[in-house]
Amino acid sequence: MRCAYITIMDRTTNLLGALALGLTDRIQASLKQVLDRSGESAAAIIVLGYAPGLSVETLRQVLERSHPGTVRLIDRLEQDGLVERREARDGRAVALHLTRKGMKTRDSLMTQRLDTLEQALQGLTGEERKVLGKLLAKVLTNLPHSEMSKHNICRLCSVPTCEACPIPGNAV
Amino acid sequence: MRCAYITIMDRTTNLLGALALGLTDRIQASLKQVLDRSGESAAAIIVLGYAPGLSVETLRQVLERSHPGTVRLIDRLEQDGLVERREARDGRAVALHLTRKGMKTRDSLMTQRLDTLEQALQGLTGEERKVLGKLLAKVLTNLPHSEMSKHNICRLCSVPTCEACPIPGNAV
DNA sequence: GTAAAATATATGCGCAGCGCATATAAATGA
DNA sequence: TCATTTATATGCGCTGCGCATATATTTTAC
Repeated sequence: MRCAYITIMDRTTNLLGALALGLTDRIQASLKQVLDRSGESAAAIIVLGYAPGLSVETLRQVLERSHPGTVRLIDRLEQDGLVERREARDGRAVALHLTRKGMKTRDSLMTQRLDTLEQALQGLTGEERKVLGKLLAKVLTNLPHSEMSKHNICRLCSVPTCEACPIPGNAV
Repeated sequence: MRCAYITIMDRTTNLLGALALGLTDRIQASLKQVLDRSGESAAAIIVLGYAPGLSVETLRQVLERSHPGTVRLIDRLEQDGLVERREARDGRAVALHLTRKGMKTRDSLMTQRLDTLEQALQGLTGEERKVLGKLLAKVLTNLPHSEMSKHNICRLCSVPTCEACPIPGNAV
């Protein structure tokens, strides 16, 4: 691929990057108010809410982290009383479940994230939001390449507010 | 602010968050290919390119980091031969400058970021990009609250591709 | 049916990076 | 001139990560 830095005259490209960065910063900060842990801790809790009984290995693939990193992440969440390790059918594996406290935390994380995003969209009219939504969906379609990376993108998503996920073949 | 998690029926909110996360991940990964350092190292280099002679303190404010964190960040970039500490008018302060190698690295970082963003926008027509650009600009306008947070949002920006920065009163 | 290979989890270790508290040097102001 | 403020740097401990490796269980090959 050629050097975009020179050839692109379109400022939409840069605006998209600036907005993505600004929003991610704001979301991370708001999630940290609920859960003072690494960024992926929140993602782990949200994913586990969608898929109770998940194994460490599968969670690792969704979060795109190393195995030790994922084990230690679960260690921390277990210490915080948010996640439990239970027996799985496969004797080698572990079934991860949110505790009641974990579920409450998850609700707060979801709310915080959506509040932050909602605040950013405050200035748009209903019609503008509709148009933006369609364009965002179209861009999102092209992002993921592997099956697991689809889940990775959606690791903080709120399914109730995004019923028709635009990412092809994604069920979360 | 009330709980958005329940009241929002609009999936645009969630889509925006998913896209922001996905893009930020991809940009971070592409920057890491150029500079195998913490995420803010790239930002420091890009900011220093726009403002040669910046002090550690001002850079700290732009990056929104602690003072020791910023000092150590500069230590690392200096060790890598990307940044130099020079004397400043104010005898207490330090004037930060990119080395020649630092400038080259900066070009690569810019290119990588824009290439990644460009790839995401691949599926859109020219007309769609125009519409998206206008909507993104409108959303961006509402994001920053302080003077410094304007610079923070633009810490990875490419000025050549974003001549009319939509963030009010921003000059970078 | 048993031994080898593959799979899932856990741990030892060292490193990157961060922030708090503190120290030092220079400029400012009373 | 001396106290206060400002800019930078450092000691220290913590979080969090990945590589290499160890252990337990399941699957596969013969």
